[in-house]
Amino acid sequence: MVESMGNLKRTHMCGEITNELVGSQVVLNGWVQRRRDLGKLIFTYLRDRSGFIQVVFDAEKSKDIFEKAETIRSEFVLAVKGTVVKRDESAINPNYPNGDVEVIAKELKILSRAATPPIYIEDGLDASEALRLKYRYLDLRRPEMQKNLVLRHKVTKWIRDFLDREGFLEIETPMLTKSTPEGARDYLVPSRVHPGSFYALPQSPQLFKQLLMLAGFDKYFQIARCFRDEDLRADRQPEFTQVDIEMSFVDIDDIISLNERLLADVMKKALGIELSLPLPRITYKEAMERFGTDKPDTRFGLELKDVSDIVRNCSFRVFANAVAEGGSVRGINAKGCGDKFSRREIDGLGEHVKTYRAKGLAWINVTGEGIKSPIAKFLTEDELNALLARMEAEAGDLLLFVADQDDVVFASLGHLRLQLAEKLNLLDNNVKNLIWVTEFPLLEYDEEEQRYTAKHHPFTSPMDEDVHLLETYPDKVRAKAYDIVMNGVELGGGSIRIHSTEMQEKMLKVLGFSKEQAWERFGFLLEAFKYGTPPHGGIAYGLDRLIMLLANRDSIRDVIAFPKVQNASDLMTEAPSPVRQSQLDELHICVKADVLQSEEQVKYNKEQRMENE
RNA sequence: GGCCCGGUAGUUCAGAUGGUUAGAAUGCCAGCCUGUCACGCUGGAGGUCGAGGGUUCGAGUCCCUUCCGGGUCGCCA
Repeated sequence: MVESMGNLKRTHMCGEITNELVGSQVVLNGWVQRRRDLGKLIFTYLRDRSGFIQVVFDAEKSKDIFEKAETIRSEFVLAVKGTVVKRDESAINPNYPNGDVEVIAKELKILSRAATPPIYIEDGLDASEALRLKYRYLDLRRPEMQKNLVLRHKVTKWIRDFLDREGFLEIETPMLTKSTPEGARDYLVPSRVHPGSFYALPQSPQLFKQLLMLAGFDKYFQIARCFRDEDLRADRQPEFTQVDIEMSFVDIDDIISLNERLLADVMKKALGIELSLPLPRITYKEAMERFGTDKPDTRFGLELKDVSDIVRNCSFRVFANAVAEGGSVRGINAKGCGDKFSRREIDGLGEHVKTYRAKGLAWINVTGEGIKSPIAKFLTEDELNALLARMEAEAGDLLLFVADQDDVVFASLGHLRLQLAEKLNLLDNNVKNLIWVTEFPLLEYDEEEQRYTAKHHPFTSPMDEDVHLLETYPDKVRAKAYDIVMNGVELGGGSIRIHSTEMQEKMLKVLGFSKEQAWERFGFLLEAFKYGTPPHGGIAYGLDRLIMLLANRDSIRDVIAFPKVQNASDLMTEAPSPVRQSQLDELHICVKADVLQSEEQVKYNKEQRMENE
């Protein structure tokens, strides 16, 4: 029998029941964590988002309530009125902050019964993620998930408060917007009133925030949902949240310093960590050369060393050829691993770098008794000694080398470095290292499209001293762009924007747009630039990633209430799903014949027919 | 699109070499139990072995196809 709440409105949250309330009467509303039935005495923990409290039903004190209590099961929703009492010394549960008190029930209403849940509602759960996501509303009852979402709320609020104090305005921009040819694949929304035309969901509010600068809103921010139709990862969802910030009349240092204060504020409040400002900065070039990546994890060493000059003439062809062909040979000194790693483990590392297109991993094991290495026989004594010196090798070290084009060398050694750190247990999640990466290349060459594309986005300003190279050596041009990186995760990135029509047109030309194409795509921006544009720039954070790091999780799914799985579907709602033919007709959309025969569509059609009958 | 790992009671998993009735723990149900807190004790129910096809006298196990989940490369301005 399910009862109505009546007058049993809660006076306290479960976690609020402490020592100080001993003797008082309270009313609690919550879920049954577990029932322990001792015959004439029933114990249960009642749970709400504040925590737990033990509730006791005693057959001797009230038979009616006890009989009702015998029917309760896990996850029933109860209203309980009772008295807070101190527990006997021997009955204290040290695992709960309020394990020294309990509530003796005087009234009980079963507000809702519950089927046996498919997953346990408890921390440290090892149920499959598929199941957790299908029953996300149960998964979210778990205290650790509640904690993550509470943290998310708080961090978002701290950011809002900080930016408000700094004079920023939060302004919303459209979700139905224009598809842009550059960047990620768009999610499209068909227009009913414009047959054959589509809106795009925003990949970011980029152009709108720039236009807000034009409009004179000096300091803007938005906690903005963004959409990118690309494959998912542990740290990538098709819809995600950006903290989007833009300012006028600023240069790089103004933006960096504001954001350092913002980060310091959040880190202090969330983790009690005092950041020492200013944060370190590293150029893109240096990051690549030292860490093999533009998002370096600076919690540990194992930095890359360039040995190309030493081996360029050596008789190991792989090394010599790589240098001759314009690439490089670089290595990592895995300190102390010479003794530690088996041949099999080293081979495993070799397999790992092949993921990143490296053809192999050369190694030198510097043992106490001398050098062990398949490549030593190709090296002269001088070459070998120079290598050992460059790598700062000592007995017991393992030197690992990759020879190839620079991008392959960096990618493979950069990932190898992380792999080693993990194997050697060098990653301390209590340490949060922040670093700015600056002077990104403005452009990169896209082999597939046979043209330059913007590394950041097409509205990023080149560095003043490099502007003259824009048309002659586009790949040499550095941008006024910067990323903020925490523990090897790209937290956010931004740039100073182009603010003149001429420079913007020039940029679009370098990207391969004709003047007509440029105006067709970005005309509203180019037009706007004509009417008085302040210099401006900004930044956007991946809020999900920030929360993930602050919560010490490995996946942003753990800090998003209702995330999607790898194929971008939602296991709970089963979105996306086929729609009625009438809806498609309204939108002037035809679905391809082979798709209409897909399993999903056939199943949907069958359901529709059954509904109609 | 590629590569790797996984899919067996509600759940988490074990099931060499193909071989009788597919096991364990936990959860669930019932009975007993007044200080439990991962309560305890006794008993019970619970399986299209992800799906389809093939090989075989015989398939959870071998082969093929496919679906689902995770990681990752490409992709993600």
